[in-house]
Parts: sequence; C-alpha cells; structure tokens
Amino acid sequence: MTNSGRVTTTLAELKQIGIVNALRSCQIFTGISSPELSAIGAITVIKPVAKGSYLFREGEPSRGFYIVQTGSINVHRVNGAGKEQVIHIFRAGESFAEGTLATEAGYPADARAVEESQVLLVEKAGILALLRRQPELALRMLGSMSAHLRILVGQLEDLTLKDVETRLANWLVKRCPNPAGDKPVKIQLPMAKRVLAAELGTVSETFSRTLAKFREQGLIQVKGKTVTVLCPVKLTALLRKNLGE
Amino acid sequence: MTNSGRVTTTLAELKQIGIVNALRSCQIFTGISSPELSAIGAITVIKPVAKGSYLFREGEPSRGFYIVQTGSINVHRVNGAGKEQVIHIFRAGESFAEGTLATEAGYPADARAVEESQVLLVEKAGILALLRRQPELALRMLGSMSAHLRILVGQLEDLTLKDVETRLANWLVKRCPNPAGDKPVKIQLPMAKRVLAAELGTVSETFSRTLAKFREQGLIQVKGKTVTVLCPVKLTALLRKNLGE
DNA sequence: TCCTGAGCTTGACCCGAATCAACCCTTTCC
DNA sequence: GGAAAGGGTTGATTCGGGTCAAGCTCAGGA
Repeated sequence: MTNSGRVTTTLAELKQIGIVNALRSCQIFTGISSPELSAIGAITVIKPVAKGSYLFREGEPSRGFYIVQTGSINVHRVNGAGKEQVIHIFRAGESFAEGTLATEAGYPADARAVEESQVLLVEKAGILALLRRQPELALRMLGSMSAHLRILVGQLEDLTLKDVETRLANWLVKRCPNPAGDKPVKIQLPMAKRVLAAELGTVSETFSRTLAKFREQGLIQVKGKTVTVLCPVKLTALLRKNLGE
Repeated sequence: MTNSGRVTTTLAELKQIGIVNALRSCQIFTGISSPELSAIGAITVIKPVAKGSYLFREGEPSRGFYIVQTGSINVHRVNGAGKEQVIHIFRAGESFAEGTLATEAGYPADARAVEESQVLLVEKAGILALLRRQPELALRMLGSMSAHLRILVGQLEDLTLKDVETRLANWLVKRCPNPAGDKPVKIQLPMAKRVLAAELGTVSETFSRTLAKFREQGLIQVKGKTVTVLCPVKLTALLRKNLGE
C-alpha cells in the first residue's frame, strides 16, 4: 500500500462512519448494535438523486433496498395512459423496497426524487447474507415491511371509503400537534400543491376547491404554502362526522 | 400413562401428521425440511370457521398468522359507515397476517369466512422463537409478505387507474388458460356475484351491468354461475385497448 | 418596468358508478 | 302448491370528482 492508498482508506473509513451514523438514525435499525451496523454499513452505498430523476422503475431487477437520508422519494405506479398513482412519499429516515430482497421479481413500482435527495442503497446480496446470520435483523425487516403493508391498507381505505374532503381533513388533523385544541395551528405545505394533491389521490383543481370549501366554512386560512387551521377541534369534528355515522 | 392417555397421544400424533401435511402443501413452506415442518406443526392449531364468522377484527392483538386449508377468507376493512373494502380473498394454500408477527400493533383489518372453512393458526410466540433460530425461514416469510405487498400495490392501481369494465376484463382474462386463444373457455364463479363484485371494488348492480355489456358485445355468455368467454383473444384486445393508449 | 411562464384558482361540463327502487328469477320450507 | 326469501337484473336518478378552459398571482429575467 502506498501513501495515497493509505489516504484512500482513511477517506473510505470516514465515509463508513458517515453511513453508519445515517443508518443509526433510521427507525428500521433502532436498537441494532454497533458491530452489526458496521456490517450493514459495509454493504451500503450513498446515492445522490437529482430532482425528478428515477431511482428505479417497475420491473427492474432489485439491487437492494433504500433508505432516505435527505429529500423525499415518490414511489408510484403508472398505467399505459401515463397517469400515476402515488403509493407513498418517503422522507428522511424511512426505508422502502425491502420487499424485493426475498424474491426474484423486480421492483413493483417506480421511485422518483421529488426534490434533490440523498439515499442509501443497502445491497441485496450483502444484506441477504447478513440476514442469514442475524435472525434478529430479519425480524426487524419483517416489522418494517408490516408497517408498509399497513400504509398500503390505509391508502386503499382512503381511496375507496373516503371522499377528498375527508382525506384532506384527515391529512390536516394529522399535522395538528393537538387535534382536540382550539388554538390556531400553522402548517407549512412541504411541497407544491399539485404534488400534495397527487399524494391525496386527486388533482390540483379538486384540491384547490376543497381548500376553498374549508376556507368558506371558516375552518382554515390559506396564504401561499401556509395553511392555518383556525380551530383544530372543529376540523376534527368534521372528520369524525364524515367517518362516523 | 394410562391406556386412555396413550390413546390421546396417538390421536394427537395423528393430528400432528395431518397438520404437517397441510403445511407442506402451502407455498410459504415449500422447500422447508421435514424436521422444521414438524417444529412448525407443533405450534400450529386447526381452527374451523363457520360461514360468516370472524377470524379476527381490526385492532385485535395478534395471536399469530393464518393459513387457509379449505374454504376462503375475506380480509377487508370497514369504515364508520359500515361499508367494507375487500383487501383480498385468500383461498386454500395461502397465508395471511404474517405482518402482525413482528409488531405490537394488532391486526390491521378484519377477516371473515366467506364459506365454511378450515384454517391453521401458527402461534405468534412459537413462530417468533423458531424464526430466531431459522433465518432461512425468516427470509421465506419476508418473501411471502413481499408478495402481499405486491397484491396490495396491484389493488391500489386497479382501484384508481382502471374502471370496472377494465377490472372485470382483467379478472376474466387472468382465468383463461390461454388468453391469446380463440377457443371458448368456461369459468365457474367461485362465489356469489355480490362477493365477487366486492372483490373487484364495486357493487352487484354495476357488476351485473358490466357482464351484460360484455354479453351484448358477444364477448361472453352467462348462465348462472358459469361465464363462458367466447373468444379470449377478443377480451384480451379490449383489455389492452383500455389499458394502453 | 414590463413581459413571460409556472403554479394556483374558479367556473362549466361531463362521465362513471353508487344509490334507490321495482321486478324477476330461483330455492326452500311449510 | 304457495309463500317467503335471497340473488340477480334493469331502469331512473344523483353525485363526486376529473377534464377543459379561462383568468389570476407571483417571481424571475430582459
């Protein structure tokens, strides 16, 4: 090994430390011991993703699963007509595509960066070998996949059993620190309204109309990307009325 | 041990053999060795389920996961108004609710027998202990859950990107041995039409109308619970037209 | 400053499908 | 045989929400 080789190693080590720290702050790995994390770090690579570029597309063979470090990744499906249905938008600390580890089938959906993002790719072959030796880790992954199942089941329910008004009310209430309170709450929309509309399974026009309806009822105020819920408890009541009897 | 004790043991053994055979014929356990299967059999109980009775309901703590031996189980969600959305109907050999193993959260949906059925319950504590010792088995379960994720993703796409006509055409084409052929195919509807309609995310009236539309177009013939696809390739063409451009 | 374009809002229109209601088959059980 | 009951079919009506089109607002660039 030459000097430059030594320097390279040090840089790689630094990178590893960064990766391991990133892994540690991700819920799927909470409670995992440091040596195990290092082992995972060794089979993980950092990938920057430009806004709008694709991480993978439906049908591609799996390279492994992903963890969002910064930014947000839109996982969705498209039909022949080119229309897309958002499955979920994953944000920092969340992982996705674990399901592709244990099967030969490729990725079941598309993944595209909503904004400039950075993700960690945990490589398939490596993590499979690790899982064989670490059953505890396998259980952890089972738990994570089960959470995704729950998200999907929730999505299904949302799209079929509720109308847009109810879905938006639900979305807003979820973001109120105290949904039962009567103090105004300011909510910053994390993205363009059309993207948010897609996440709620609708289009920007309907989204806009629904916001207007709430505004007319004195439930919210809208200024640019800031929505102020004037009285959370009233919105909660509306939500309950729509869901309940 | 008395004589009667001895007889009891024998009966229990017979039951075990039956369970292990049932497990063997279930895809999630294909390729699992006999000793392992016996270990699983030891933590499995047989549960008969009367038509219309519930295996579990949303929120109940998990007792384990289930394998359908005979009959069919409707896994669904209900909202406050009592309307239900079918997530999937599981039939013989299929397993479900694996996702509840690795989490404290209860079952995320309801499960009800569509008809007189028999299921195997693999108990949570037992299988967890087993998974800790058998990582290979854990990988297997990961694979199974990933398949469920795919089903759900497909469901989502179905419900949002396609209309009922397309969904029904898809359902029929899937059941043709050779979708590109032009020989008539008889398909027995496995259940009441209203149940099938629910599985396709619609109501019986719309289902009925759509069948009628296909009949008028000379694509199918309907007699009771038997649907005859007169020319599979024509139906396939319709499907492609609806999906494609 | 004005121009331009992207994103948002509002109105008009339309379509798929749920709902309500009536009716028609089968079964099944006195 | 007749009555009751559960499914299935068909028609009329309604409604949510997607699409198209036009106008608005705001920010950046010449």
